[in-house]
Amino acid sequence: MPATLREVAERAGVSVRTVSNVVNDFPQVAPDTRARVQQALDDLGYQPNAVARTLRRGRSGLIALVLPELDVPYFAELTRAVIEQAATAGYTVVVDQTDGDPVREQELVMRGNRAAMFDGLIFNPLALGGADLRDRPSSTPVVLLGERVVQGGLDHIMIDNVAAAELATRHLIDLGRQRIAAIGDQFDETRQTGQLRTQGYTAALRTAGMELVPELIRPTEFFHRADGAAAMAELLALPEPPDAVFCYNDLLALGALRTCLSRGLRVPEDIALIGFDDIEDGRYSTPSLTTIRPDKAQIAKHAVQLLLNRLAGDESPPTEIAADYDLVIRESTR
Amino acid sequence: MPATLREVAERAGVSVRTVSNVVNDFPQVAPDTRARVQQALDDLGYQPNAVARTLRRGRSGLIALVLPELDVPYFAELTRAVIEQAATAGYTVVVDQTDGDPVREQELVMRGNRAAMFDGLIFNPLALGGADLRDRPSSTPVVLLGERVVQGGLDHIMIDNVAAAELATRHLIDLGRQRIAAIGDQFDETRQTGQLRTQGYTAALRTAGMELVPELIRPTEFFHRADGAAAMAELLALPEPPDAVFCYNDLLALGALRTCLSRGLRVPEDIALIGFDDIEDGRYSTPSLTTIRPDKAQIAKHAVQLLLNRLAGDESPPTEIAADYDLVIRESTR
DNA sequence: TGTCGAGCTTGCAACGTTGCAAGTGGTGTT
DNA sequence: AACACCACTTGCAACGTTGCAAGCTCGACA
Repeated sequence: MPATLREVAERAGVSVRTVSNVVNDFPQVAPDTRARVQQALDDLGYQPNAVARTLRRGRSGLIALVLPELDVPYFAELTRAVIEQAATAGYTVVVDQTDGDPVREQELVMRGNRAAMFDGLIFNPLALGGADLRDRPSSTPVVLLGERVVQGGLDHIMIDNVAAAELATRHLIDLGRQRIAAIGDQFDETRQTGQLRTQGYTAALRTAGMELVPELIRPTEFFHRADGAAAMAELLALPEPPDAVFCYNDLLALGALRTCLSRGLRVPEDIALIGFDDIEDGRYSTPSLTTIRPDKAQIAKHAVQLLLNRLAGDESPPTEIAADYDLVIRESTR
Repeated sequence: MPATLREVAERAGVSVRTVSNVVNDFPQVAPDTRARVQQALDDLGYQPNAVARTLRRGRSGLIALVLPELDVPYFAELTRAVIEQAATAGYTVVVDQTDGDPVREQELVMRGNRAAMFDGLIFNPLALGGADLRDRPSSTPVVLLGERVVQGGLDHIMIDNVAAAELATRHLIDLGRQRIAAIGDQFDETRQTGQLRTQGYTAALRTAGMELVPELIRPTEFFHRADGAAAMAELLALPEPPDAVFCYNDLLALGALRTCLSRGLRVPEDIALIGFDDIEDGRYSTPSLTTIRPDKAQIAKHAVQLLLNRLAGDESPPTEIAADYDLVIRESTR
């Protein structure tokens, strides 16, 4: 049972308020009183009760990062960046995972019951859209991450997916590839990422005057290795298989790579592969993976900064910030 | 500004207490009162204040999972398992990352100021040892994960590292390999994992009557891909390079694999590799990775169960539970 | 008509902390 | 000796909620 201020006060023979003054390092405390109280604090091993303090102060020093999947390397790496950013501002980050389940997303983000423990929220939604998010009952500030288009109303950090996808595709075109496939298209309107990247892919082909072949655009349910492996197998089963593939993230690319190699295809000689996200795995695969690298540190920095501004009372209209990205050329297209 | 019970009570023309009764679904409320209060709740979009509730009830429904590194796939996968387990018991898990930094570990685990927000803690320490942990001022129950040996005093879930490492090494011996190396030894006494696995490795060689070659045991600072890649390069530079390597985790193995393949070595023909942890990456590498698979679901289940027991008032002496593991043979040793 | 109890509602206090403003005692000044 | 002022200390209330036990109203029953 942890000691309370009252117990410390009794032991030191002072008022509760004075103990609080010592704990909070108020200057107006006589040196010997301070020493006596400090002694009592140490004797009892006093630790402030964070819950009571939060209730009283209205601030917990905790911000929540809510992500679809922690075991997707991109999110794990992004998490690291956010934690580092928040730490410099004295905030602790706690992370939670939704699996893109709308119910869980609702519960974590919308309902104050859990969220209210935190001063702010950085949220990468999969299922929840703008309409859902607009009228949250809670007043906890939120910063959104990711591609899901939210029509105004909230701060939002993303990268220009269409342009980035176009860049990736153009890279394959510049290699001289003729049949360029895409893995990761998505029909479900709640999953915007796939659609935006398909737009970029399409735009690049069109600009290059290349024909759009529908069966070369493979949808996948998720963005996991298994999806990439399966989609690649379908592509290789076509009468005319592709000689390059733009995978909408690195996991898809790693799955696709596995399929190619296990069939004896050479990458990049027979088939070039490019991914998206620049996760560490892609730097150590053989061949290593060409990819689009979003500036995760920048995303984290903006997200935390924006949130802190809101916490500090910034009432300016919601911003939409586009983070940088670049093309990293490695062995899989070299 | 979220509505409070008081505001709802005024609007509905009832007492604060009655509103609380409605919110908490107490049966003793007249139907029309309930309806009137419910209307007011809806009108104002009332959400209970989690902090006040926690202060009053003494329970937050939150448990914290404190891990060294979230972007290490093993931990990310373990996290998923813990979240799933806790969810079935109605608890929400929040995760934090220490980087194995003793200061951060202290702060998160020992000092009540942050920890006190949570009902319990599941903690995988790197730096903190038994002595540090024994006399925590906080009364929040803790369950420990991982290899770091803690001399009694706290519940602890681990796997038998020595036996598991011996199993891995024996597998390589059974393949008929003659020069078996090890990557991941650690001198630092706060990093027990490496030492335990070296013990198992040594025991297996000794049992098989094989000679112990010191330069085949490579220490690494961390257990990351880069460490594995570097250590492998050193091994290959030896006058007599190994024909098999036991890497103390899958990341090391993936790094080692990368080095081997980039030098044109065939795996497993020229050199066999085995890892540890069974992370997803190892299932999609080429060749896929033979590994020791700890039963993560079991670890998570025990950890959450033990913690919930403590929360329910279980006062029995601390347990040490050994989770299961098995050998998964894939292409890298086939 | 008075009493009882069921059914429903409420006030008070407390969880542990801190903001506010007032309080205490002692010292220095005139 | 009276007063002002300073340095320090304190009591009260409040943050929003819920446990406890008491309170109220009303109908039923004798």
